[in-house]
Amino acid sequence: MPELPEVEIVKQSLDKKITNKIIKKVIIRNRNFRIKIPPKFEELLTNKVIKKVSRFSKYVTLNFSDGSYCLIHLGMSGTIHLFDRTKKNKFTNTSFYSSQNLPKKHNHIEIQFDNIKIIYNDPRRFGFFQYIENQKKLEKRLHHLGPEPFSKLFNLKYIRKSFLNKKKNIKNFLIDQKFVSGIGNIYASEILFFCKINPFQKVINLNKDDYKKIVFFSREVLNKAIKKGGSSIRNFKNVSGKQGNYQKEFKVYFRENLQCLRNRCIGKIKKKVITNRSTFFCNKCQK
DNA sequence: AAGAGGCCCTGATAGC
DNA sequence: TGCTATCAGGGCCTCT
Repeated sequence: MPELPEVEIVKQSLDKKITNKIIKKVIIRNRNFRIKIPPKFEELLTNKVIKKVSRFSKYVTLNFSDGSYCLIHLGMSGTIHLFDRTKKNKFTNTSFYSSQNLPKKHNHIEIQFDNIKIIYNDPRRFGFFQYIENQKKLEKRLHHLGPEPFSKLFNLKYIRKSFLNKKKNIKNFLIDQKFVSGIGNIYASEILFFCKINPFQKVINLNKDDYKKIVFFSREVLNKAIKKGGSSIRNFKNVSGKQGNYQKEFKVYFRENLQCLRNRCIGKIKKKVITNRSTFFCNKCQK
């Protein structure tokens, strides 16, 4: 579900609410995630103080004051709900495609503070919570990830080197977290639209001008999405709480058979599957 | 050894 | 108030 912008919104709202708070109690109702939650997890987290909440790529970390971490990934369907007793028992929704109310099922993880608790809901359980002892281990854990689009490491030289002698198409490159981290299936299509690059284009055929556009629009699209509060798709109905607005800006995603939105372009948006993932693009202006 | 494909899991929706 | 198939914003593992 969530790509970098959505995870950033979750991180921001969490950081605002739980920084400096002490974990009083942890409740695990289901331990079977992508990574199994070990029995000692609750004990390890209890009494920890949140120094701050951070994010790298699509991962959130609760940074504890003793130098340890809780690494969080939302997978495809994970949402975090924040319950604040000081605010007249109202839920503050830090998630993206659920209603303001807590879902009835799949509330697997609950972390309680004084007056505040967070509940992790994840129907498909592709996400995970993982305790990490120290910074060194965290770095090792995330070592396989490439730079974020915002990083100065994500530059023309890096792209040229990465594309050298590669036979993959550009769409698969953009969603490959080893190459650049944080871009998922939706934003990959959106970014390539702005670049006017066909998602099937083999990277070997791209030139320096294309590299520049890839860097520029990767940053631009993700930044805009963050500014708009991320994208909320699915469960459009009965969403009354906070939800993102970037889905209204989509140029190609979910727009199969509709008119291309580029000025004076007469193309239609096509949907094609690339390695099992839907990909959207204009058949005229993306070459 | 890069790259394609299967798989983890549940829920929503489309089509019959 | 049916079934059944397909698809979903991710990432890891296996096979070739």
